[in-house]
Amino acid sequence: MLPVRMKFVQLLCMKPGKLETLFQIPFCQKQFPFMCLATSTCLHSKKKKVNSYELVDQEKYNNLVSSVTSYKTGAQTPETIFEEDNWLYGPPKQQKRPVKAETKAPKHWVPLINPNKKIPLLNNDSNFPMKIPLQENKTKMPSVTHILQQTISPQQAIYLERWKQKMILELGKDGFAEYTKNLFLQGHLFHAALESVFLSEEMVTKEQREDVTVSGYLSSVERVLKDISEVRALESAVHHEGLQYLGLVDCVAKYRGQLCVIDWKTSEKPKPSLKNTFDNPLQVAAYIGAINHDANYDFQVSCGLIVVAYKDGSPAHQHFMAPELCSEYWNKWLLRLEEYMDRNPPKLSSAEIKGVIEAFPTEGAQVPLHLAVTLDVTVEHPLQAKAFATQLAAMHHSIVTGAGGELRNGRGRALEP
DNA sequence: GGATCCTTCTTCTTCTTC
Repeated sequence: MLPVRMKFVQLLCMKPGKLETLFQIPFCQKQFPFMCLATSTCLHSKKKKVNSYELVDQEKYNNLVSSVTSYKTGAQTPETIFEEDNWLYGPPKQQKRPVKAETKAPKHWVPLINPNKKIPLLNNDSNFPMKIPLQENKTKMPSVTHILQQTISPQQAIYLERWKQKMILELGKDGFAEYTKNLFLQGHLFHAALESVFLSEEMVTKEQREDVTVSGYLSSVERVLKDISEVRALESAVHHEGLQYLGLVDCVAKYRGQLCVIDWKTSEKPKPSLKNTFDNPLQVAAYIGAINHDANYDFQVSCGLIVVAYKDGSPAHQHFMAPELCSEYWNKWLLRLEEYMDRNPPKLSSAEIKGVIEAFPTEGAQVPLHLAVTLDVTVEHPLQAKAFATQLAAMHHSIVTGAGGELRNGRGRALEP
């Protein structure tokens, strides 16, 4: 109670103009002992309507202060305090919610679904899933997992490091290395077993069946497998032609009738919600975008599925990602990719310089390359494209992730999709 | 034959009061 009164007095000091109003309203009559009123009548002289702070009788004012602060009767109730506060500070303002960190938008947005991809009317009905080896992508492009690892949030990095140090304390350095090696091995074996399941009618090889761990994971996904059909790709390399990244997709198949990029995961801990899978949804979205922009695949995918399998055979958690959710994660992926590209701008090879020269032959020419964009390089005339390219190469500047660019008025810029 | 690549996993939140 006392602090409220103190504040009240403070306010009186700060806003002398309020004194007038204070003693006119009925509430204070209820609240303050007679002595206060007496004092107030002195202060509140109609002749001196100016009522500036200097005019306050300091001695009497001190009395007011002491009378107020020593006011100890139990007359205050929560209601009167509320009333008082309300008068002093005005009606309570709605507590402003902390503004959510603005959802960042990627600088150069590229759609997840490729509007230019022609899907053959007659679907290639070979029942054999595609498996494109990695080596076909000769150019040096960063991979999805590498980009995600390099752009992990500081918070996540701290948790991971803390966990790692704890494990090393428990197991020792060698023990920890053995532990991670084992985890990776389990993942590999599980993937291999799944591939056998999808490729051959007969379930799995003898060794795989006999492997206790793998059989646990397999029985964990047994029910999911019943919902999988029309496997279109297995452990197949994908690369995004515009955005210049690559990856190895686990599986593309229909899950309950919808074509999905499927990521099979093994986990020690249960992961009942999609949020428990950390960056996995971004990985899936990145693969979907890559498939849709990879000429090797004559189909497009708009859904994703993350299956988390458990060693003890308990039912796997399946997280289906509908198209809207995939788009959401696609945007998050684009941001991570941009962050990575900003930190590791690709250097131009001589072949790429040649590509730039060829791509900028005339004014307004389209540049169907990943090498477009915020080029702070100016050329006087299109014929100077060569000089421009050389300068560009020298700077190996802001190569963008956009779908393309153009040269207009001697300046390269990104094309809005 | 060796080297390299991609991937395989690992993390997770607070506070008060009744």
